[in-house]
Amino acid sequence: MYTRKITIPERDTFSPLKTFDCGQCFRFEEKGDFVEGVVGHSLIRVPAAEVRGEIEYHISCDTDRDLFFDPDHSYEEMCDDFVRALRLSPVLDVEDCLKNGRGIRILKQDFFETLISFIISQNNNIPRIKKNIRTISERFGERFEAEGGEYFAFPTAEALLFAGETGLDECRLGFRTKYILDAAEKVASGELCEKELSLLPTPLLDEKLQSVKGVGNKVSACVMLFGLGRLDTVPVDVWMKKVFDKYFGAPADLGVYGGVAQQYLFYHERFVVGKE
DNA sequence: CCCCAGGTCGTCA
DNA sequence: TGACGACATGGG
Repeated sequence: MYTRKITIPERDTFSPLKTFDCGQCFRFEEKGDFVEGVVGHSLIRVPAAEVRGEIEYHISCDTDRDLFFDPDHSYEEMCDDFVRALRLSPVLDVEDCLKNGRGIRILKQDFFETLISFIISQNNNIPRIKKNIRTISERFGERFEAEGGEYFAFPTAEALLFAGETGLDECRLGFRTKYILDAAEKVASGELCEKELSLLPTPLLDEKLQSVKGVGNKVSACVMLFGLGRLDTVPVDVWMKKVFDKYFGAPADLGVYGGVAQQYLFYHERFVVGKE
């Protein structure tokens, strides 16, 4: 394993546990004092403890994956921005929400993997989403070895197309198989190209993503936020509907870092308030 | 066994 | 536009 260090803005805290367990990614697990998962063709292992100033991580190949951790954004500064929107709520305990969410970062994940993962997430539960993703990776992704074990990269669009309806059905994806194939076709053909998409203004990007069968408002927003770094995008799922209803009475404008605010609110409601 | 899951689609007012 | 059931599967 190679060890890498990234310096994050000095006010920031990084909490691996919150970051990897707040619903934005599906391939990371706690392993003792570490959190580990596959990113691209490498295994990444992060000490689970909260840190400030510097993120240290271990990676199985000599590839730069620093950007995965979004090191250039100051999350504390973004909080300073969206806290104004949060204070508009007459009932939300804003300080508590910020405290609970502190340390979350939005991971810059692979575009195609994010697209397929969130298509799989629809009308599905987290344990099964993870299992589905693990299955297609093991069956159709490239195998590599690290730390004496075998791991699998997320499959390419071409690999999923080659697997076809038959291969995907064997992964028990249910009605999502046809959606995945449509997404894979559009990516493989170049109709959906990350480089081109990244140049589009958000509304056009949204429209383009929703041209994929099985991609609606929510999945599109997740892809924009987690896969394309659009931090202004707010995925609204059942939990966020509840948050808006309960704390604001109506969908609220969370500002240019609304996506980050959404993660804080989601985490707060799902894992803090939800467990009371 | 039953209910439901970080939704979306097709259909019908 | 907006409401409503269907959708594949299996976790709890």
